[in-house]
Amino acid sequence: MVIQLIPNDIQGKFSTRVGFTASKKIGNAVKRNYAKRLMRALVYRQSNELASSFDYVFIARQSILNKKFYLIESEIMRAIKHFNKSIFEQK
RNA sequence: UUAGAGAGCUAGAUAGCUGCUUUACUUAUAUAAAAUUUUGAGUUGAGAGGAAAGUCCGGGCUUCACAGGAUCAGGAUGCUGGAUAACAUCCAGCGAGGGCGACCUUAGGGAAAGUGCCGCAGAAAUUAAACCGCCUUAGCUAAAUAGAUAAGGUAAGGGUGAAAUGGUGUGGUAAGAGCACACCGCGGUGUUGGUAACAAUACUGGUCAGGGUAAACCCCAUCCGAAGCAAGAUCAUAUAGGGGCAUACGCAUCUAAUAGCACUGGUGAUCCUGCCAGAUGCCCGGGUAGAUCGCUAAAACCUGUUGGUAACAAUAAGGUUCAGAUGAAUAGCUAUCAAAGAAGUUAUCUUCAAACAGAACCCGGCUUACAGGCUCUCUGAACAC
Repeated sequence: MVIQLIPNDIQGKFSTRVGFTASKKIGNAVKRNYAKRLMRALVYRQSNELASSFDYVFIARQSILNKKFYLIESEIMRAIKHFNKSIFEQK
Protein backbone atom coordinates (compact mmCIF):
# COMPACT_ATOMS: atom_id res chain seq x y z
CA MET A 1 0.00 0.00 0.00
CA VAL A 2 1.15 3.52 -0.82
CA ILE A 3 0.14 6.56 1.24
CA GLN A 4 0.26 10.10 -0.15
CA LEU A 5 -0.58 13.22 1.83
CA ILE A 6 -0.69 16.94 1.15
CA PRO A 7 -1.68 19.87 3.40
CA ASN A 8 -5.00 21.59 2.69
CA ASP A 9 -6.43 24.98 3.68
CA ILE A 10 -9.41 23.66 5.65
CA GLN A 11 -9.55 24.46 9.36
CA GLY A 12 -11.61 23.02 12.20
CA LYS A 13 -13.10 19.68 13.11
CA PHE A 14 -13.50 18.14 9.62
CA SER A 15 -10.21 19.29 8.14
CA THR A 16 -8.76 15.77 7.59
CA ARG A 17 -9.86 14.21 4.33
CA VAL A 18 -9.18 10.63 3.23
CA GLY A 19 -9.42 8.96 -0.16
CA PHE A 20 -9.00 5.34 -1.26
CA THR A 21 -7.88 4.04 -4.63
CA ALA A 22 -7.72 0.53 -6.07
CA SER A 23 -6.85 0.46 -9.74
CA LYS A 24 -7.46 -2.27 -12.29
CA LYS A 25 -3.95 -3.58 -11.74
CA ILE A 26 -5.15 -5.24 -8.55
CA GLY A 27 -7.77 -7.44 -10.19
CA ASN A 28 -11.43 -7.67 -10.92
CA ALA A 29 -14.24 -5.76 -9.25
CA VAL A 30 -14.47 -8.09 -6.28
CA LYS A 31 -10.78 -7.76 -5.43
CA ARG A 32 -10.78 -3.97 -5.84
CA ASN A 33 -13.86 -3.66 -3.67
CA TYR A 34 -12.27 -5.86 -1.01
CA ALA A 35 -9.08 -3.76 -1.03
CA LYS A 36 -11.06 -0.55 -0.53
CA ARG A 37 -13.10 -2.07 2.30
CA LEU A 38 -9.94 -3.29 3.97
CA MET A 39 -8.26 0.10 3.79
CA ARG A 40 -11.38 1.82 5.04
CA ALA A 41 -11.50 -0.44 8.10
CA LEU A 42 -7.79 0.02 8.80
CA VAL A 43 -7.92 3.80 8.60
CA TYR A 44 -11.04 3.99 10.73
CA ARG A 45 -9.13 2.25 13.55
CA GLN A 46 -6.29 4.80 13.28
CA SER A 47 -8.45 7.88 12.71
CA ASN A 48 -7.19 9.61 15.89
CA GLU A 49 -3.59 9.44 14.64
CA LEU A 50 -4.21 11.29 11.36
CA ALA A 51 -3.02 14.87 11.30
CA SER A 52 -5.54 17.67 10.85
CA SER A 53 -5.45 20.00 7.83
CA PHE A 54 -4.11 17.19 5.64
CA ASP A 55 -5.48 15.20 2.70
CA TYR A 56 -4.58 11.51 2.70
CA VAL A 57 -4.73 9.18 -0.31
CA PHE A 58 -4.35 5.43 0.22
CA ILE A 59 -3.41 3.47 -2.92
CA ALA A 60 -3.77 -0.30 -2.84
CA ARG A 61 -1.17 -2.63 -4.28
CA GLN A 62 -1.68 -6.27 -5.15
CA SER A 63 0.05 -7.65 -2.03
CA ILE A 64 -2.69 -6.25 0.24
CA LEU A 65 -5.03 -9.07 -0.83
CA ASN A 66 -2.88 -11.86 0.64
CA LYS A 67 -1.38 -10.24 3.76
CA LYS A 68 -2.71 -10.71 7.27
CA PHE A 69 -4.80 -7.91 8.66
CA TYR A 70 -2.68 -7.24 11.74
CA LEU A 71 0.54 -7.13 9.70
CA ILE A 72 -0.85 -4.41 7.46
CA GLU A 73 -2.18 -2.58 10.50
CA SER A 74 1.25 -2.45 12.14
CA GLU A 75 2.83 -1.21 8.91
CA ILE A 76 0.25 1.54 8.62
CA MET A 77 0.80 2.59 12.24
CA ARG A 78 4.53 2.81 11.64
CA ALA A 79 4.04 4.85 8.48
CA ILE A 80 1.60 7.27 10.09
CA LYS A 81 3.88 7.81 13.09
CA HIS A 82 6.75 8.52 10.74
CA PHE A 83 4.62 11.11 8.94
CA ASN A 84 3.53 12.71 12.18
CA LYS A 85 7.14 12.99 13.30
CA SER A 86 8.26 14.72 10.10
CA ILE A 87 5.23 17.05 10.18
CA PHE A 88 6.07 18.02 13.76
CA GLU A 89 9.71 18.72 12.85
CA GLN A 90 8.71 20.88 9.89
CA LYS A 91 6.52 23.03 12.14
C1' U B 1 -19.03 -53.34 -5.39
C1' U B 2 -17.63 -50.74 -9.60
C1' A B 3 -18.22 -47.81 -14.18
C1' G B 4 -21.60 -44.43 -16.04
C1' A B 5 -26.47 -41.39 -17.58
C1' G B 6 -30.19 -37.73 -16.28
C1' A B 7 -32.58 -34.11 -12.90
C1' G B 8 -32.23 -30.91 -8.76
C1' C B 9 -30.40 -28.34 -4.17
C1' U B 10 -26.47 -25.62 -1.64
C1' A B 11 -22.77 -21.67 -2.46
C1' G B 12 -20.31 -21.48 4.75
C1' A B 13 -22.70 -21.41 10.12
C1' U B 14 -22.95 -19.28 15.20
C1' A B 15 -21.45 -15.56 18.86
C1' G B 16 -19.05 -10.94 20.32
C1' C B 17 -16.82 -5.96 19.31
C1' U B 18 -16.50 -1.87 15.69
C1' G B 19 -18.71 0.43 11.25
C1' C B 20 -21.56 1.77 6.27
C1' U B 21 -26.31 2.48 3.07
C1' U B 22 -31.41 2.70 3.61
C1' U B 23 -37.44 2.13 5.03
C1' A B 24 -40.69 3.63 8.95
C1' C B 25 -41.31 6.20 13.53
C1' U B 26 -39.75 9.54 17.58
C1' U B 27 -36.96 13.78 18.91
C1' A B 28 -33.73 18.09 18.50
C1' U B 29 -31.90 22.00 15.23
C1' A B 30 -32.11 25.75 11.11
C1' U B 31 -35.37 27.98 7.43
C1' A B 32 -40.52 29.14 6.54
C1' A B 33 -47.16 31.81 7.09
C1' A B 34 -47.79 26.60 6.21
C1' A B 35 -46.67 22.23 3.58
C1' U B 36 -41.99 20.81 2.75
C1' U B 37 -36.89 20.79 3.24
C1' U B 38 -31.52 20.91 5.88
C1' U B 39 -28.31 18.84 9.61
C1' G B 40 -27.86 15.70 13.98
C1' A B 41 -29.49 11.80 17.77
C1' G B 42 -32.36 7.43 19.10
C1' U B 43 -35.57 2.97 18.25
C1' U B 44 -36.95 -0.57 14.65
C1' G B 45 -36.86 -3.37 9.90
C1' A B 46 -33.93 -4.57 5.45
C1' G B 47 -29.23 -4.86 2.83
C1' A B 48 -25.55 -8.83 -3.80
C1' G B 49 -25.71 -13.70 -7.42
C1' G B 50 -26.51 -18.56 -9.47
C1' A B 51 -24.47 -16.78 -12.64
C1' A B 52 -25.25 -9.98 -10.12
C1' A B 53 -20.66 -11.51 -15.52
C1' G B 54 -20.68 -11.45 -21.22
C1' U B 55 -24.19 -7.65 -23.25
C1' C B 56 -25.99 -12.28 -27.51
C1' C B 57 -31.67 -12.48 -28.24
C1' G B 58 -36.95 -11.16 -26.56
C1' G B 59 -40.31 -7.90 -23.79
C1' G B 60 -42.02 -3.91 -20.33
C1' C B 61 -41.17 1.43 -19.77
C1' U B 62 -39.73 6.39 -22.13
C1' U B 63 -39.06 9.79 -26.32
C1' C B 64 -39.49 10.45 -31.63
C1' A B 65 -47.52 13.13 -31.51
C1' C B 66 -50.07 8.72 -33.38
C1' A B 67 -52.72 4.91 -36.47
C1' G B 68 -53.72 1.89 -40.97
C1' G B 69 -52.18 0.23 -45.95
C1' A B 70 -49.04 -0.67 -50.74
C1' U B 71 -44.17 -1.30 -53.16
C1' C B 72 -38.94 -1.41 -52.50
C1' A B 73 -34.58 -1.77 -49.37
C1' G B 74 -32.38 -4.00 -44.94
C1' G B 75 -32.38 -7.69 -41.04
C1' A B 76 -33.88 -12.19 -38.48
C1' U B 77 -35.90 -17.10 -38.31
C1' G B 78 -36.08 -22.02 -41.04
C1' C B 79 -38.73 -30.44 -39.66
C1' U B 80 -43.96 -30.72 -37.00
C1' G B 81 -47.42 -29.49 -33.12
C1' G B 82 -47.89 -26.83 -28.64
C1' A B 83 -46.38 -23.11 -24.48
C1' U B 84 -45.49 -17.82 -23.84
C1' A B 85 -46.17 -10.79 -23.17
C1' A B 86 -42.32 -12.20 -26.62
C1' C B 87 -38.03 -14.90 -28.31
C1' A B 88 -32.89 -17.37 -31.63
C1' U B 89 -36.16 -19.76 -25.36
C1' C B 90 -38.98 -23.98 -23.38
C1' C B 91 -42.09 -28.67 -23.83
C1' A B 92 -43.83 -32.99 -26.61
C1' G B 93 -42.90 -35.50 -31.09
C1' C B 94 -40.64 -36.78 -36.23
C1' G B 95 -36.20 -37.56 -39.29
C1' A B 96 -30.69 -38.21 -39.27
C1' G B 97 -26.17 -39.59 -36.50
C1' G B 98 -23.55 -41.79 -31.97
C1' G B 99 -23.58 -45.26 -27.62
C1' C B 100 -24.05 -52.58 -25.24
C1' G B 101 -27.45 -49.37 -22.45
C1' A B 102 -29.56 -45.35 -19.28
C1' C B 103 -29.15 -41.57 -22.82
C1' C B 104 -26.64 -37.90 -25.95
C1' U B 105 -25.91 -34.64 -30.53
C1' U B 106 -28.54 -32.12 -34.44
C1' A B 107 -29.88 -23.90 -38.00
C1' G B 108 -32.94 -30.32 -39.98
C1' G B 109 -36.80 -25.78 -46.31
C1' G B 110 -34.95 -25.60 -51.72
C1' A B 111 -28.87 -27.93 -55.40
C1' A B 112 -34.36 -32.21 -61.09
C1' A B 113 -34.80 -22.01 -61.19
C1' G B 114 -30.05 -19.35 -62.09
C1' U B 115 -24.82 -17.73 -60.79
C1' G B 116 -20.24 -18.70 -58.21
C1' C B 117 -16.50 -21.98 -55.82
C1' C B 118 -14.19 -27.06 -55.38
C1' G B 119 -6.53 -26.61 -52.89
C1' C B 120 -3.33 -31.25 -53.21
C1' A B 121 -3.59 -35.89 -55.59
C1' G B 122 -5.59 -37.90 -60.04
C1' A B 123 -6.21 -39.48 -67.06
C1' A B 124 -10.57 -36.85 -65.73
C1' A B 125 -13.78 -32.55 -60.34
C1' U B 126 -18.76 -31.10 -64.88
C1' U B 127 -20.76 -28.34 -72.63
C1' A B 128 -17.33 -34.68 -68.18
C1' A B 129 -13.54 -38.15 -68.94
C1' A B 130 -9.90 -43.76 -71.49
C1' C B 131 -3.82 -43.46 -67.34
C1' C B 132 -3.17 -48.74 -66.37
C1' G B 133 -6.20 -52.78 -67.54
C1' C B 134 -9.96 -55.93 -70.48
C1' C B 135 -11.80 -57.16 -75.61
C1' U B 136 -12.18 -57.10 -81.18
C1' U B 137 -9.99 -56.18 -85.98
C1' A B 138 -5.59 -55.31 -89.22
C1' G B 139 -0.85 -56.38 -90.86
C1' C B 140 4.32 -57.38 -88.56
C1' U B 141 7.81 -60.32 -85.33
C1' A B 142 8.18 -64.89 -82.96
C1' A B 143 4.91 -69.62 -83.39
C1' A B 144 -1.04 -73.85 -80.01
C1' U B 145 0.42 -68.45 -77.61
C1' A B 146 3.13 -63.96 -76.55
C1' G B 147 4.99 -58.99 -77.88
C1' A B 148 4.94 -54.06 -79.79
C1' U B 149 2.16 -50.75 -83.51
C1' A B 150 -2.46 -48.75 -85.61
C1' A B 151 -7.93 -48.32 -85.64
C1' G B 152 -12.05 -49.07 -82.59
C1' G B 153 -15.25 -51.12 -78.28
C1' U B 154 -15.51 -50.98 -72.88
C1' A B 155 -16.67 -47.61 -66.64
C1' A B 156 -16.35 -54.84 -64.67
C1' G B 157 -11.15 -54.44 -62.18
C1' G B 158 -6.55 -51.21 -60.51
C1' G B 159 -4.82 -46.55 -58.86
C1' U B 160 -5.97 -40.96 -56.83
C1' G B 161 -9.31 -38.41 -53.76
C1' A B 162 -13.67 -36.08 -48.76
C1' A B 163 -16.32 -37.08 -53.33
C1' A B 164 -15.56 -40.67 -59.80
C1' U B 165 -22.38 -40.46 -62.00
C1' G B 166 -26.88 -45.65 -57.56
C1' G B 167 -25.54 -50.80 -54.55
C1' U B 168 -25.49 -56.48 -54.40
C1' G B 169 -26.31 -60.82 -57.24
C1' U B 170 -27.73 -63.54 -61.68
C1' G B 171 -28.25 -63.60 -66.81
C1' G B 172 -25.97 -61.56 -70.96
C1' U B 173 -21.59 -60.21 -74.04
C1' A B 174 -15.79 -60.34 -78.07
C1' A B 175 -15.08 -57.65 -73.45
C1' G B 176 -18.50 -54.81 -70.88
C1' A B 177 -22.63 -51.77 -69.56
C1' G B 178 -29.95 -50.74 -66.14
C1' C B 179 -28.41 -53.99 -71.67
C1' A B 180 -32.22 -57.42 -69.06
C1' C B 181 -34.12 -59.49 -64.41
C1' A B 182 -34.50 -60.04 -58.68
C1' C B 183 -33.80 -57.48 -54.06
C1' C B 184 -32.33 -52.73 -51.76
C1' G B 185 -32.12 -47.44 -52.60
C1' C B 186 -34.34 -43.07 -55.43
C1' G B 187 -38.64 -40.54 -58.04
C1' G B 188 -44.11 -40.53 -59.13
C1' U B 189 -49.33 -41.92 -58.01
C1' G B 190 -52.58 -44.07 -54.49
C1' U B 191 -54.30 -46.48 -49.74
C1' U B 192 -54.03 -46.93 -44.32
C1' G B 193 -52.49 -44.64 -39.42
C1' G B 194 -51.34 -39.76 -37.36
C1' U B 195 -53.74 -32.61 -36.05
C1' A B 196 -48.91 -32.62 -38.52
C1' A B 197 -43.68 -33.62 -39.39
C1' C B 198 -43.75 -38.60 -40.82
C1' A B 199 -44.40 -44.01 -40.86
C1' A B 200 -46.25 -48.54 -43.12
C1' U B 201 -47.88 -50.55 -47.60
C1' A B 202 -49.56 -51.27 -53.03
C1' C B 203 -48.79 -50.02 -58.06
C1' U B 204 -45.50 -47.77 -61.35
C1' G B 205 -40.81 -45.49 -63.60
C1' G B 206 -34.19 -48.05 -66.04
C1' U B 207 -34.60 -41.22 -70.40
C1' C B 208 -32.97 -43.47 -62.52
C1' A B 209 -32.77 -36.96 -63.67
C1' G B 210 -24.20 -36.33 -64.41
C1' G B 211 -21.08 -34.95 -57.45
C1' G B 212 -20.52 -31.52 -53.24
C1' U B 213 -21.27 -26.61 -51.25
C1' A B 214 -27.19 -22.51 -49.52
C1' A B 215 -23.27 -20.83 -41.45
C1' A B 216 -21.62 -18.68 -50.86
C1' C B 217 -24.97 -15.36 -53.62
C1' C B 218 -29.78 -16.72 -54.29
C1' C B 219 -35.14 -18.79 -54.28
C1' C B 220 -39.40 -19.86 -51.05
C1' A B 221 -42.28 -19.17 -46.41
C1' U B 222 -42.98 -16.38 -41.82
C1' C B 223 -41.77 -12.14 -38.72
C1' C B 224 -39.61 -7.16 -37.80
C1' G B 225 -40.21 1.26 -37.12
C1' A B 226 -35.78 3.79 -34.48
C1' A B 227 -33.09 5.11 -30.21
C1' G B 228 -32.24 4.09 -25.22
C1' C B 229 -32.84 5.33 -17.77
C1' A B 230 -26.63 9.57 -19.90
C1' A B 231 -34.41 7.18 -21.98
C1' G B 232 -37.42 10.92 -20.17
C1' A B 233 -40.08 14.54 -16.59
C1' U B 234 -39.95 18.66 -13.00
C1' C B 235 -37.26 22.64 -10.49
C1' A B 236 -33.05 26.19 -10.42
C1' U B 237 -29.47 28.90 -13.70
C1' A B 238 -31.26 31.48 -18.60
C1' U B 239 -36.94 27.41 -23.17
C1' A B 240 -32.30 34.16 -21.23
C1' G B 241 -30.42 38.42 -23.84
C1' G B 242 -27.23 39.31 -28.74
C1' G B 243 -25.57 38.83 -34.19
C1' G B 244 -26.19 36.35 -39.12
C1' C B 245 -28.53 33.01 -42.96
C1' A B 246 -32.56 29.93 -45.34
C1' U B 247 -37.77 28.50 -46.08
C1' A B 248 -43.03 29.58 -44.77
C1' C B 249 -46.38 33.38 -43.18
C1' G B 250 -51.85 32.05 -48.78
C1' C B 251 -57.41 31.77 -50.05
C1' A B 252 -62.09 32.69 -47.96
C1' U B 253 -64.70 35.86 -44.09
C1' C B 254 -67.14 43.08 -42.50
C1' U B 255 -63.63 41.96 -38.21
C1' A B 256 -61.85 38.34 -34.26
C1' A B 257 -62.10 33.28 -32.62
C1' U B 258 -63.58 28.37 -34.28
C1' A B 259 -64.17 25.42 -38.53
C1' G B 260 -62.96 24.78 -44.08
C1' C B 261 -59.59 24.63 -48.62
C1' A B 262 -54.45 25.07 -49.95
C1' C B 263 -49.07 25.01 -48.40
C1' U B 264 -44.93 23.18 -45.32
C1' G B 265 -43.29 19.41 -41.86
C1' G B 266 -44.27 14.63 -39.51
C1' U B 267 -40.47 7.14 -37.53
C1' G B 268 -35.00 3.46 -43.76
C1' A B 269 -37.01 5.28 -49.03
C1' U B 270 -41.38 6.41 -52.19
C1' C B 271 -46.68 6.77 -52.20
C1' C B 272 -51.90 6.66 -50.27
C1' U B 273 -55.73 7.38 -46.20
C1' G B 274 -56.73 9.53 -41.57
C1' C B 275 -54.66 12.64 -37.89
C1' C B 276 -51.35 16.39 -35.56
C1' A B 277 -48.42 21.02 -35.64
C1' G B 278 -48.11 26.30 -37.78
C1' A B 279 -43.46 28.59 -37.38
C1' U B 280 -39.01 25.70 -38.32
C1' G B 281 -33.94 24.70 -39.19
C1' C B 282 -28.70 26.09 -39.25
C1' C B 283 -24.28 29.06 -37.92
C1' C B 284 -21.36 32.63 -34.63
C1' G B 285 -20.58 34.01 -29.73
C1' G B 286 -21.65 33.54 -24.41
C1' G B 287 -22.76 30.26 -20.54
C1' U B 288 -24.81 25.98 -17.28
C1' A B 289 -23.89 20.78 -16.66
C1' G B 290 -26.65 20.83 -10.04
C1' A B 291 -31.09 18.85 -7.30
C1' U B 292 -35.57 15.89 -7.20
C1' C B 293 -38.48 12.27 -9.68
C1' G B 294 -38.04 8.06 -12.99
C1' C B 295 -36.35 3.88 -8.77
C1' U B 296 -38.53 -0.58 -7.53
C1' A B 297 -45.43 -4.11 -5.09
C1' A B 298 -44.20 -6.77 -9.61
C1' A B 299 -45.56 -10.93 -16.59
C1' A B 300 -43.38 -10.71 -7.92
C1' C B 301 -42.20 -14.83 -4.28
C1' C B 302 -43.76 -19.28 -1.11
C1' U B 303 -47.28 -23.33 -0.15
C1' G B 304 -51.65 -25.66 -2.13
C1' U B 305 -55.86 -27.16 -5.54
C1' U B 306 -57.69 -28.05 -10.58
C1' G B 307 -56.60 -28.96 -15.98
C1' G B 308 -52.59 -30.72 -19.16
C1' U B 309 -47.82 -36.42 -21.05
C1' A B 310 -45.14 -31.72 -20.47
C1' A B 311 -43.69 -26.60 -21.16
C1' C B 312 -47.52 -24.03 -18.86
C1' A B 313 -52.38 -22.13 -17.56
C1' A B 314 -56.46 -21.06 -14.13
C1' U B 315 -57.54 -20.00 -9.01
C1' A B 316 -62.69 -14.36 -4.67
C1' A B 317 -57.16 -21.01 -1.97
C1' G B 318 -54.09 -19.13 1.75
C1' G B 319 -49.52 -16.61 3.20
C1' U B 320 -45.18 -13.02 2.39
C1' U B 321 -43.11 -7.92 1.15
C1' C B 322 -37.81 -9.32 -0.53
C1' A B 323 -31.34 -3.90 -1.91
C1' G B 324 -32.23 0.75 -4.17
C1' A B 325 -26.56 2.92 -4.00
C1' U B 326 -24.60 7.26 -7.54
C1' G B 327 -16.14 9.45 -5.57
C1' A B 328 -21.61 4.07 -5.85
C1' A B 329 -23.36 1.07 0.92
C1' U B 330 -24.27 -4.18 1.59
C1' A B 331 -18.51 -4.58 5.63
C1' G B 332 -13.79 -5.29 9.07
C1' C B 333 -11.64 -8.03 13.17
C1' U B 334 -11.69 -12.04 16.92
C1' A B 335 -13.32 -16.95 18.70
C1' U B 336 -15.58 -21.77 17.83
C1' C B 337 -17.37 -25.23 14.30
C1' A B 338 -17.58 -27.10 9.24
C1' A B 339 -12.18 -29.68 8.68
C1' A B 340 -11.55 -34.92 7.19
C1' G B 341 -6.36 -32.60 4.90
C1' A B 342 -1.19 -30.79 3.06
C1' A B 343 3.88 -29.17 4.23
C1' G B 344 7.65 -28.63 7.92
C1' U B 345 9.67 -29.91 12.50
C1' U B 346 9.33 -34.09 14.88
C1' A B 347 5.99 -36.74 18.61
C1' U B 348 3.21 -32.23 19.64
C1' C B 349 3.67 -28.14 17.99
C1' U B 350 4.05 -24.41 13.82
C1' U B 351 2.51 -22.76 9.02
C1' C B 352 -0.86 -23.17 4.97
C1' A B 353 -5.67 -24.58 3.46
C1' A B 354 -12.97 -22.87 0.08
C1' A B 355 -14.40 -21.83 -6.33
C1' C B 356 -16.34 -18.43 -10.07
C1' A B 357 -17.27 -13.82 -8.95
C1' G B 358 -19.98 -7.57 -6.90
C1' A B 359 -26.75 -5.10 -8.31
C1' A B 360 -26.70 0.28 -11.25
C1' C B 361 -34.36 1.02 -14.76
C1' C B 362 -36.84 -3.79 -14.48
C1' C B 363 -38.31 -8.74 -16.19
C1' G B 364 -37.98 -13.74 -19.54
C1' G B 365 -34.03 -16.50 -21.76
C1' C B 366 -29.16 -17.82 -23.92
C1' U B 367 -23.84 -18.19 -23.41
C1' U B 368 -19.50 -18.41 -20.58
C1' A B 369 -16.81 -19.19 -15.44
C1' C B 370 -17.15 -22.32 -11.04
C1' A B 371 -13.99 -25.28 -5.17
C1' G B 372 -16.39 -28.37 -1.94
C1' G B 373 -20.84 -30.83 -0.27
C1' C B 374 -25.80 -33.17 -0.63
C1' U B 375 -30.43 -35.59 -2.68
C1' C B 376 -33.44 -38.43 -6.14
C1' U B 377 -34.23 -41.55 -10.52
C1' C B 378 -32.14 -44.76 -14.15
C1' U B 379 -28.36 -48.00 -17.04
C1' G B 380 -24.12 -51.52 -17.89
C1' A B 381 -20.66 -55.08 -15.68
C1' A B 382 -18.93 -58.38 -11.75
C1' C B 383 -20.09 -61.06 -7.28
C1' A B 384 -23.59 -63.21 -3.50
C1' C B 385 -28.55 -65.14 -2.32
